[in-house]
Amino acid sequence: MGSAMATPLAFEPHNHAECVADALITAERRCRETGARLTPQRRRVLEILLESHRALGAYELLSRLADEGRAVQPTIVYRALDFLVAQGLVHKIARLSAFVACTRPKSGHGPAFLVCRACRGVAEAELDAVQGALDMLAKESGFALELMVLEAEGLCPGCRPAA
Amino acid sequence: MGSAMATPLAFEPHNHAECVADALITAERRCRETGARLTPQRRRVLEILLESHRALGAYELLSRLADEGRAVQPTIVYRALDFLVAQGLVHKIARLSAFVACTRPKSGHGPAFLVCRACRGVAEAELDAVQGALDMLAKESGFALELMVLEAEGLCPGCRPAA
DNA sequence: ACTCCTTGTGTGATGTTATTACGTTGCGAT
DNA sequence: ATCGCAACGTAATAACATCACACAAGGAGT
Repeated sequence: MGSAMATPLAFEPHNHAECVADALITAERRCRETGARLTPQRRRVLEILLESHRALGAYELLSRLADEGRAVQPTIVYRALDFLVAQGLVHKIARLSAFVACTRPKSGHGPAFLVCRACRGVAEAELDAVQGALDMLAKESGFALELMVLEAEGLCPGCRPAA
Repeated sequence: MGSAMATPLAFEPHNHAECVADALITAERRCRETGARLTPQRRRVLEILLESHRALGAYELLSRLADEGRAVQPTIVYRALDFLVAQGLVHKIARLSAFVACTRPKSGHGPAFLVCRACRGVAEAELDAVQGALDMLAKESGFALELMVLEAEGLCPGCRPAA
């Protein structure tokens, strides 16, 4: 018992173009279903996050958009990110003040992130064990649990040699 | 199995003066043991955090110090906080960009925080189940785990009625 | 077609959190 | 005594985030 799991993926090499395309299609479908509007700007922000496959700061996104000749105000990026986070398509990694595209935009569980402190790569997993234990803890203490995130820091397989 | 535990405490009423005093004594002892220097400034920052028993921003600490006629530069507060965090006497709650005194400055486990979004009160617990599951996950994916934090958000028993 | 309403955008200013750079002080060890 | 190191003091600035307000696009009801 007590266990992690569900394909850790993420740090492993994979067909990235395909993984990005899949994620976009899924995102579009999800938005269509819920009536949310995945506008070009929002879509582009999501795309950039998917392509880079690591946590990006809002101003990093900003400058990429600027490179493409798009608008240049922080507000715009933050609004797109707010939307994407609300849809569950993007997560904020608070430790880094940065954002990462969700790699499993389905489940409602609290996600767990393995964040590489060197390259800012992020692997997303779910720890089912956590949710249960936390629910119990919250219940015992009378806390109304609304949201949980686990953030772990360390070195990913790629950055390990360097260190 | 699989479980939370270890006295959730924290949101419960308690003898606060005593709990602060105890924590300070423990902190002093720990520093003496490890050779770390708990200077007056560092000690004062820790005290303020202990007294308030909730997460405080660096600039909040700053202004309290200023009220007491102490120095007023961010750097100073951040340096004290860095030290305290390094000693494990204080934790940073990344979601809030704020800091809270550790209520169980012993164990090496990754802590779990229940953060009230209304009052910023923080209850600290340990989820042994989490550590194990995460270790396993990290091992499977080749990630060198250095640090983990679980942050949950919701309403504490005190703030629940208001909502 | 027109108005109304809601949602998304554009833009500037501002607020909040955190770090850098550089100099000084205090104190123990040689 | 002087060297070296950790802590402290100070100013400037960087990085992250929000606010306030105006405008545009598109759908719903008349």
